[in-house]
Amino acid sequence: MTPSRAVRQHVTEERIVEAALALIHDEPMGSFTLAKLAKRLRISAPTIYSHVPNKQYIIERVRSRVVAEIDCSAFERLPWDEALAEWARSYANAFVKHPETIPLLTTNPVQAPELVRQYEIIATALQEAGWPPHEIVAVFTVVESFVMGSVLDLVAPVQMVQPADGEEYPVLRSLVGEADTLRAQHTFELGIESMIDGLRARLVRVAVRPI
Amino acid sequence: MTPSRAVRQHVTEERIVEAALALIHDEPMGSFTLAKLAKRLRISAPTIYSHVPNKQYIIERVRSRVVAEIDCSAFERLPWDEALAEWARSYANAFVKHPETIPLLTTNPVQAPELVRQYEIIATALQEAGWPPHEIVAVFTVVESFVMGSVLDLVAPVQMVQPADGEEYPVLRSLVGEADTLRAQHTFELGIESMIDGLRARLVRVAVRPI
DNA sequence: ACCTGAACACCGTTCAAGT
DNA sequence: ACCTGAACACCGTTCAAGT
Repeated sequence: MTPSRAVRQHVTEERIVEAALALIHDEPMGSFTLAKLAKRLRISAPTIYSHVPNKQYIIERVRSRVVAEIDCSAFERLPWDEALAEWARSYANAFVKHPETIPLLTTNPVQAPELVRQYEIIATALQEAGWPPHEIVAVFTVVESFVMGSVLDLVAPVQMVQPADGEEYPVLRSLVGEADTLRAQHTFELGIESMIDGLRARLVRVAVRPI
Repeated sequence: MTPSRAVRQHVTEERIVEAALALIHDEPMGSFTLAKLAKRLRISAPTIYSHVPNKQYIIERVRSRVVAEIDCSAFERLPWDEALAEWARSYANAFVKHPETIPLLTTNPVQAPELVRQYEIIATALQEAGWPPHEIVAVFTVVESFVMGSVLDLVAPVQMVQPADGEEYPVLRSLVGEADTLRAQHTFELGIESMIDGLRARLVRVAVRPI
């Protein structure tokens, strides 16, 4: 569709957000700058302001893009517990695919309407599963919290369990293997399975008779 | 000990970190500045650099203060599951007491040696409880992830489940009560109980014979 | 209508100069 | 040794001026 030779295209909000996502992805964490964004778009920094109100707005649009990748269709075809686990995996995956956005996203308040739309679907499914109304928001909130915390942990340049000293923390030292992504994924799985398992047990205790 | 009249005291790293904690607490989120810190200490901004290498270092020391409040003594007197829940509560509480520090802490990598010291204690307790070695780090990591995610959620100026439109999201709308701290605390409790419950069930399946 | 350069008020940080 | 003012390279943002 676009000619192979680079042609100066119209600058639009769309293209700004796209370039922002690319820039955040390329550059090291926390160095997302309007000056760099402008250079990438081949315009001057002030020009950005003729298409977009400010930097916060751009960040919010980037967040929307990431959140839009979260898939909650599992609730249409699976029981609530399996669907919740699938949703959690999709949620984590969306952020892990854009790890550089996470610091930005935790600093700025969340307001993505895409997510609220999903809450409605999930709430309905949980209600139909027999969860008492006053616990429904709590149930998907705790799953979401675990996902966000895991994502933070996943992208953190942690090294936290690698003390330099030879003698200290013998137990810990003997347990820590390679801190690769595979281990992180295994940890996430252990967590989400346990949490859903606990929730399943709770529902048995607190369930209102299913409709 | 100190005279009641304000006497210009020696500027030390200690006092800088203390002032930083106070400043972060007073000022709105994300406006922690060396200029403001200097003014509060009644010195010029460059003077800070004769006591401390840079801003990151100050932030790291502030984090250490917060982390130092986390109490893992429960492992000395309670079974692993109850102790893990107590630790999680103490962990969350330390950060909730300084909510303004959370954005700073998630942006910067974690390197608090205070926490690693606790990992060693926890790992030992989990080992004695019969957890297989290759799952021990995962177990306290998932709890930690849930805590961090919850804390983010707790301090976020969320409003996320309050759509303006009158007709949209009927189920969700009917479930959302007042978004007060009490509800957040209840949510955290539901989460930590469920997670620990799931972990307890898992241990039954995977336990090596206890020593 | 869209874009620009110059300018503003701020950052964190360096450094020569003062005591 | 400790502290300072001036300066540097950067921010995000505004605005009058150009096309």
